[in-house]
Amino acid sequence: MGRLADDEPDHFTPASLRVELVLLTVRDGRLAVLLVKRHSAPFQGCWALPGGGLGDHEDLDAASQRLLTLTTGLEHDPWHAEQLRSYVSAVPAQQTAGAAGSASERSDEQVSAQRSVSVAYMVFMPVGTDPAPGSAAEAFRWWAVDDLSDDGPVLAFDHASIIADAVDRCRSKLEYTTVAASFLQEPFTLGELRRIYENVWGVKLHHSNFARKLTSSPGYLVAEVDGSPGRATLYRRGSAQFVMPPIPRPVGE
Amino acid sequence: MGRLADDEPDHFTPASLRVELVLLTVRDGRLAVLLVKRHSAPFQGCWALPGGGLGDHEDLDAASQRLLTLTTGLEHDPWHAEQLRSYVSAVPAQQTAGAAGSASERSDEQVSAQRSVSVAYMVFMPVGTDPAPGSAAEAFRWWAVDDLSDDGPVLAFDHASIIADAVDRCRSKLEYTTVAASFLQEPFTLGELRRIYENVWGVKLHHSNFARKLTSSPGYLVAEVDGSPGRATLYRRGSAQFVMPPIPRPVGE
DNA sequence: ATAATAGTGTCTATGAGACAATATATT
DNA sequence: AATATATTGTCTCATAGACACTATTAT
Repeated sequence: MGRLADDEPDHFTPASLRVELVLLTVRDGRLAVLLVKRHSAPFQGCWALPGGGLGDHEDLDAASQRLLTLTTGLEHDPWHAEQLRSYVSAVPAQQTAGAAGSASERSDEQVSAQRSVSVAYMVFMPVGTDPAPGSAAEAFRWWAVDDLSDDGPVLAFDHASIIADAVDRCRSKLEYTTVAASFLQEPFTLGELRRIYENVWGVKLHHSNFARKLTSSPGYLVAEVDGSPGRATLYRRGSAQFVMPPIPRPVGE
Repeated sequence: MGRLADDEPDHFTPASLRVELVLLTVRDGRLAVLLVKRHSAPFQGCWALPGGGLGDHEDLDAASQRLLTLTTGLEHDPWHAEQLRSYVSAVPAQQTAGAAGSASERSDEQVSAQRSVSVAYMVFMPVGTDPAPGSAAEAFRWWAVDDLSDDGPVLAFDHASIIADAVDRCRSKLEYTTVAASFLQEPFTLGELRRIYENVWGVKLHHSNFARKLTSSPGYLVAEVDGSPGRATLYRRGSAQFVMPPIPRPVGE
């Protein structure tokens, strides 16, 4: 006990290391997350976040990008991806022991002692960009995040709390960063951008005040072709990463 | 390639799993972080964050609390602790191979193939709470975070970037949460709390406007004994976790 | 024609920032 | 007495929020 943590020889706790992707988009006017239906144990038939293990010489960011391409079939270029946080999920022993998964070289007791560390990444996908599953038989689906709370699909592992954390982070980030534009393909109009805020936050915003706020935020938007009253101006993203001062987020919801 | 990540049997990437603590406090009017001088390879003689491996049946939060007590010799009760993010640091092969550490049951090539996953936790310690090292020979020191950028100590692993992330997060959190009070022991005065903001942000705040803002923020502060003009009122923390609207942070620095 | 949307302008209420005045404790 | 600090009050300015008006496009 008197020994300090750092004095100890490096403690090689065995762990399986995975990256889980929380792909968010706006679909049918609602914030939505991409889920995959599992067809093997554990949690067979439940919905789960797409993810996978780390490659042998891969860091976390590289793995998240590889898995993103693997899942969506698309390059991630203009999208926003960031690490959310890590989760240690104890895989239920009976579930793991009964796994129908193939080539596991570990005995059951070793597997049950195994812990799983998932590093979650949050990725914003532009509206209308649908994933192209590599395996046609796979069941992909966008789920509105509001439908996950009650009477929704049964989620695997602790993915429900991962999604909740991602949604919280997403809604917060819209206030003080320019990531909302990551949900749109360029060029876009102020109305389209406003609907992103409205749908993600679940509020209604005044179009005139919104336009005044965003067009006066330095570096957020770059006008492409100028619009006279009645014609929507097209914008591309500017170089600013943050909005100062933040976009006020209505509290009443 | 056509296979989806989730189709794969669970990919047990071997990894050493550690928790690193970023203990922050305000000391001599500056934001400071607790570092430990390493006395064994790798990075012998460098300064590192206190940390340690996960116990066999421990989750991340439990490990961070255990290591906090182990490091500081104090219970963590009123303090603020939160997960920062995870880092995959490839331990340099030659450094690892030459490690003077004891009881490693792995061969050198196995060790060099080992990757290290560190989950960083950020903890706020009250002003004046000094850690009680368990081993007297150990070199603990508070370092002002501003002294780490240039001409500072040599930091082990990627701890410099972990600390930078924690400092950014800490400064941001002061804007929209009530965690600044975690740096103080109760009860405290508005002046003490203002100095926390000033020291962490490196700015000067107007005392009158600061008092008006914080005392009008619902649930942030609970007055203990009322003070007439000239006598400082003593406060304890209220139940509010967030400050709405956020405390404006001067930009000029 | 009607509705929906985009841009512009105006008014008001709120709150941040700056400053002054007073009261108390400390040296 | 002089200094530092805490509370209260006032003034100004920026801006969010609400609303009106006009122009254009879609149905």
